Amino acid sequence: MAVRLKDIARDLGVSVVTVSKVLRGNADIGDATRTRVLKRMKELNYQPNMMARGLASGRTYTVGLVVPDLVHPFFAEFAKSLGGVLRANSRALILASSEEDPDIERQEIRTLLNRGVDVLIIASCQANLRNFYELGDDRTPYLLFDRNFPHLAAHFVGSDDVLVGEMATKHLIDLGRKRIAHIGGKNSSPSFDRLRGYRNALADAGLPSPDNLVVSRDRVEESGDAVGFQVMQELLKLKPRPDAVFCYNDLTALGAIDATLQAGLRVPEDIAFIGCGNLRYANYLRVPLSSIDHDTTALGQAAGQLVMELSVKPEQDPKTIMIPSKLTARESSIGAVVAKKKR
Amino acid sequence: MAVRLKDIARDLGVSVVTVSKVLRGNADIGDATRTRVLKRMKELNYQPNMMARGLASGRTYTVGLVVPDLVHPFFAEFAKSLGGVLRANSRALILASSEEDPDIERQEIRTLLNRGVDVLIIASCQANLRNFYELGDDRTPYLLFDRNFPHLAAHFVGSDDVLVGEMATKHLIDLGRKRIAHIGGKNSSPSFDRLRGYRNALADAGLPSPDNLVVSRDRVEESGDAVGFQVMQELLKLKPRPDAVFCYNDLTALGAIDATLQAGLRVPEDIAFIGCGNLRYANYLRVPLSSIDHDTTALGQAAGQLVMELSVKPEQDPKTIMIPSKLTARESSIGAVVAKKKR
DNA sequence: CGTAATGCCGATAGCGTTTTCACGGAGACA
DNA sequence: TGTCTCCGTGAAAACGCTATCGGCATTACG
Repeated sequence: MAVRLKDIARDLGVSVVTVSKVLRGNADIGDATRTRVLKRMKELNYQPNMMARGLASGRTYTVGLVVPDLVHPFFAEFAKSLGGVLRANSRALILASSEEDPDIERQEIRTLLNRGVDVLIIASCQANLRNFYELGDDRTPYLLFDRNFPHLAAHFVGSDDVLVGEMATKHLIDLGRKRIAHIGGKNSSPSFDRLRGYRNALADAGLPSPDNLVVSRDRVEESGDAVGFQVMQELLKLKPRPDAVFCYNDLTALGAIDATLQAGLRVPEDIAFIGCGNLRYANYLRVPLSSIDHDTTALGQAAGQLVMELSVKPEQDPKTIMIPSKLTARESSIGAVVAKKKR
Repeated sequence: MAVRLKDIARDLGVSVVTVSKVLRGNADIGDATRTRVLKRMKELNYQPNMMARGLASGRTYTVGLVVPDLVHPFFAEFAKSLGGVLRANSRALILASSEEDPDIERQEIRTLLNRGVDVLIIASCQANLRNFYELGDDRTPYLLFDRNFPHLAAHFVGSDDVLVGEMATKHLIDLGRKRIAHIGGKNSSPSFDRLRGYRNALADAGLPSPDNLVVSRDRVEESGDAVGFQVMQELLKLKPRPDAVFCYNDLTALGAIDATLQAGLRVPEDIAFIGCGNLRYANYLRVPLSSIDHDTTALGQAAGQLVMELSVKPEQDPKTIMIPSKLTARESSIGAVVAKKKR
């Protein structure tokens, strides 16, 4: 098989322990031996067997990430950014997808723990935190991402979704809209928080927020376009109908806009839209979409940072890191003329 | 820490070996003991330590996947589909991204091998296969995906890209286009093959294919829109200009269409476009995009299948699995009127 | 000169599994 | 009754590495 510490030790007439120490940069090895060992390692292109190391030391230099959906650009970008930080720190990333299914999520968390990851990052799709406590079996530190459990004292990296809701809604208010609807998600902290931000902003502006202008739906991440389309058809039946909609995410907005256009209405003249996520293709859409950008790259970096801290010092007081989001206005809210001028 | 075989053995007054055998379904354990052991395992919720198992047995029930870019929908979808198959077979997936950098790719492959993956799946960004041979160090079976090295006898799962090129080009020909351009990629087998397909189709139809209608560019996966935009501006200067373009992928097509519209031309009346990949948002674009769909889900399943075979029987004659692609025509080639009728 | 401190290295004992092989008892068969 | 199988079980030795501690030189110091 591959070359082992034993081989190097034999070649050089030293003990395995010595070689192991050199490998890990342990201080108490003489310079002469150290260089000899390093030289031989290079020659043989020695690669440590991570399983043996993990078994012996309890540390695997591995980080686990569980997301609800790999295909979702938000999670994919996060994973990419995180992966970059980890690679720079020579950690490997094991990725698992829960497919928005709480059972699969639990299974995947188990698997990752059995594989001895040093730290676990989870964007959980559990509806409540009860199912979460089984994590306590283990001493593996973990870190929540994007979706928080308010009453669970855990590390968290994500966006300030209340603020997101406020920003988006305020944007529509500033454009002079009066009847602003919200198509939201369900059972996740971002859903709650964005809705709360939406209500805050309306209250601040002294605008009414009748209940029928708020619709919360499931499966808004995977098939948001279908959801958005359907919900929007309902909203269009209202008299008077809304003149603006804050959508939970971009996919939902796409569907909603589609429904609006098919109904013969104009965007944004009749109804303005804003989404969340700042889809890569936002500029190429039929109606370029205004959106809130979460700065996913920064999220990934912050998470990577925290992971490194946790892998050195696992027991720490829970930290909450919020990355500021940014609004990008495009035609779907400010119209073609203004949007052109902005470029 | 967690519960170990030893704990179960002690509780039941049997040996560790016996428990281990039950765990793995080994035949030579009596029914009485077997059920006792299984019962106790359930009670304690025993979870095997994968590192110990890996070290002892050499098998880790882990599969490594190296892709050039996690954010690319094609690779993300593939990973998702593959992950599903692996989960069903209780294998874990370790994902690594090479960021389209051959050096990072090599590093990631090393890392995965050190971690003892049972099988390795690689969509390589190496320009040639020379750098590939270091894999030979190890006895780990591997499997190429999407990007092939024609002269390397390796397992491969992907699309028939010559056929893809032919299909796309033939579609444009069938629409009556005469001057068909190609914006292609570089240094990857899909690039070569799609270009070859393009040439085949033109030759079959007796159409000319002057060299200046073919432009191949780098970085077409990550920043294809910028590339497409720029290349299209060049193509538009030609006299006579092309009346159709087959683009390497959807992102490139987006940029190219943008350039065309900005030049005041109509799509598809003046110039028709077709891409590859069948972007999820294709329907919501300014001009809904005709595209070739690679059936990524099927690709992932096929790869998963093959992986399972390889992990049982590592030494096999190289297999090549091609998943058929399908053309989806939308407005960018057939125009709004026809597209509407189709729905 | 004696003692303590320091620098360098290795022996030993795991880590939690699997693998291999040996062993004892029970039943079959002659 | 003796021998041969078969069945169920366990002892011991890996797998490749790390943690801990102890020991031998050498140097520093009073």
